[in-house]
Amino acid sequence: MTASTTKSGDHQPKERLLDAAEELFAAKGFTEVSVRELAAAADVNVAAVNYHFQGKENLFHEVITRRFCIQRDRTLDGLQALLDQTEGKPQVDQIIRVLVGEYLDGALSNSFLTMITREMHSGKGGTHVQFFKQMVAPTFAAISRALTAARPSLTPDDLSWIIASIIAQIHHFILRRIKCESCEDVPEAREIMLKAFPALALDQDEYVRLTTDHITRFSTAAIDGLYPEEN
Amino acid sequence: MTASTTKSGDHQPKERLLDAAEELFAAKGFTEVSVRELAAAADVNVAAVNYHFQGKENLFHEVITRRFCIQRDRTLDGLQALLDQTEGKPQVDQIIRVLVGEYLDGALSNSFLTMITREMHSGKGGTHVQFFKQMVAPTFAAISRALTAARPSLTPDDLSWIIASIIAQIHHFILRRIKCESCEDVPEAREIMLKAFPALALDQDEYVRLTTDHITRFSTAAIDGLYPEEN
DNA sequence: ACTAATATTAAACAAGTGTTTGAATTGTGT
DNA sequence: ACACAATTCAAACACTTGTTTAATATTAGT
Repeated sequence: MTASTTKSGDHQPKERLLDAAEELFAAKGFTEVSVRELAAAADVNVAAVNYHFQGKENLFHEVITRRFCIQRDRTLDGLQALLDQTEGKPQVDQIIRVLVGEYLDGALSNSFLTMITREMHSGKGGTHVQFFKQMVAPTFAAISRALTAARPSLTPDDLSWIIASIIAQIHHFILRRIKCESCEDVPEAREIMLKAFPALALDQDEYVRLTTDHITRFSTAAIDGLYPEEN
Repeated sequence: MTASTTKSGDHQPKERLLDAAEELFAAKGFTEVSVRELAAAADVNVAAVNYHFQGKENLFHEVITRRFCIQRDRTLDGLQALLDQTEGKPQVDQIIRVLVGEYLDGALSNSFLTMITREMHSGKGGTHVQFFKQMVAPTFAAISRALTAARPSLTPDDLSWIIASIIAQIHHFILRRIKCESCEDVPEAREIMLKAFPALALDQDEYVRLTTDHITRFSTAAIDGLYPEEN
């Protein structure tokens, strides 16, 4: 979506604002970022925010929507690719691995999950609806389809609980990582975190690898234990 | 008139402020609540916040610390009671059940978890350190001890991953519930949530019961599958 | 009952907020 | 070259923020 009217290597003010906004909103949250701060980071005038977008709120809205779609497509594409490779008969652990891998990697590179979780618990309902319609609904449906293909005996109710537990872990391990990074300059807190969870000391690639392995093995074992294969 | 100057039965201004602050901070977050709003809710003068506490920040600090300790003690006491009942040999599923039950019930009654997760991802490091020292460290140690008593073969590394997955689910199912409640007036979003997770339609007691059951069975099955008992 | 410490109040403070304005600048089509 | 629209800009706007002030009211000690 960035190729509308770009002419040279550098971005135009509108896109510079979008990029700066994404970074700042993710780092500090909506209310903690002032319009003047945004303008300074993007090297534009304060009035640019209200000229190109129609207010701070709308800018945030566009930022978050953009990330929503990118992340959703990663997950959907990954699941579709798995279904193609396995000719419609994927294994449970393969599904979970795709899910966890795509999400972990995408969410840790740009900290959009921080933005979502933060803004999720703030009064506005407008963002909620869009988030659920564009993100939750299609992703949940795709995961359900894939898991049903792997374990036809799973009821819709079973699926809702299983998927919730998997998503829970993905989110938690992402937020742990981000939290730990934000505590780099608070050694006292960081020390306690590392003691309770040593994997946080690893670099990001290694962390993604180990975490993907763990969630996959943990969740697959749970599903195998609770809903054993029938053959 | 009658309730404004009562000192015996009703609370004094300082405590009224603490109570109002806890509710408002949990509902809207630190920056979203103004000092005037706090004062109005507690029916005191604006200056009371700076007189009794030394600024808005300190008030928040006292509010959050109070809840931290209450919740931590619930978990520690519950685990200790289980160890006493089982003469130091608890079952894995018993441990998880205590953990999940105490946390779910406590966190859903007063939405302190919303407060924590929200403020966790905001710049300040001061709250972090206290949170980790008073909450994370002792709770993690207690869970580790209990699980080690149940499965002596678990390594510290195993424990860190297992506990993380359990805590992840607890937090997630709490936040789902709170998120859903906050969407009561946005039927479009609520409908999608219920479709992906029908249990959210239940009343709180039932939700706590079913969720406790699920997390316990899911996690116990995972542990049994990954780290089978040796006897 | 008088005093001194404590508590509460309305009003003002300085600083920051998002947004708007109207002039100046740039770009574009003819 | 000119004209016309789109964009950028410094300045100001109206408003809210957390905090402080100085005066008033309340309480407790002797």
